[in-house]
Amino acid sequence: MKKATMASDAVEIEERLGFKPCAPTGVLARLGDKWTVLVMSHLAVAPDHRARFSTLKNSIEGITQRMLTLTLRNLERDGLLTRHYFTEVPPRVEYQLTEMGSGMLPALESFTSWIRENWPLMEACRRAFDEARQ
Amino acid sequence: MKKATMASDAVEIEERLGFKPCAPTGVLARLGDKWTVLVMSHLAVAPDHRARFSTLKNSIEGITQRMLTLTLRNLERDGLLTRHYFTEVPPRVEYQLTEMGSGMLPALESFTSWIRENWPLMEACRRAFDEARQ
DNA sequence: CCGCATCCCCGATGATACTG
DNA sequence: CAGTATCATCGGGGATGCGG
Repeated sequence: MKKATMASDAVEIEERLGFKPCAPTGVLARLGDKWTVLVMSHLAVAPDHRARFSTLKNSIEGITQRMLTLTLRNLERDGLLTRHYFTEVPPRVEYQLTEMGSGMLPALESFTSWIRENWPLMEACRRAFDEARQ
Repeated sequence: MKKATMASDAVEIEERLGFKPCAPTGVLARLGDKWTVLVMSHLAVAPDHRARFSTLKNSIEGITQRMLTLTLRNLERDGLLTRHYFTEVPPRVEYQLTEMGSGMLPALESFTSWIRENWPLMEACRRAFDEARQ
């Protein structure tokens, strides 16, 4: 399996480095992908860390049904949330953060907090850099 | 410019959400890309947060010259590091974290720390999930 | 309502070869 | 040593339609 190979490669790299600020690249890449953080954020503020598919779909601007499904499936696979299927008509599906999922929120918050604080400066740096190259 | 449009879209989304765990998706995506965190990590532990191109190239397993150049250029553009060019023969180029770049390390550490702690559990969850689907 | 399957495009990344 | 240019590749992700 290609994916598993790449993941374990990343782990090896991390272990070889042996210092703190590093972490499995694959996880960071996954969590930093286009939609994951947004989904986690919406579940973070939802009552009981729980929301249904259509709610998430409508709350997250621009996400397609396909990408929401894929993102949720990945998070479920990682054990960060669980899927609750209700056999009703029409069907209802709810997603809820697991203990591990909730446990990630403080760390995520610390990182996103830094980003929020430094975002304006980064934007300014980018503009300056781009302008210097016309 | 397509990229700028997408970035500002992300900002709008963030502002509309108005809660804490969220941050500009673009930044997280950039920092979570294949090489950025590894480069930041290596600079984090380098003397004076400073290292030359070839050192980084040799330290980071698997990175190509091209991708290291691109990653460094992006980080420079974001204002997270500065480029020091020495006109010698052969030429020497050093990269050093800026104040903002160094300021990111604690937040990064908090996040990567969580990942390191929960990585084994996530791996187990993935295996269980994959096995359940054969 | 939920989500899977299919098609398709484009950007990200790698490989390689070439300059200052 | 550091960086650029070019070409090939691969996977993310959007659009759409079908199925349970």
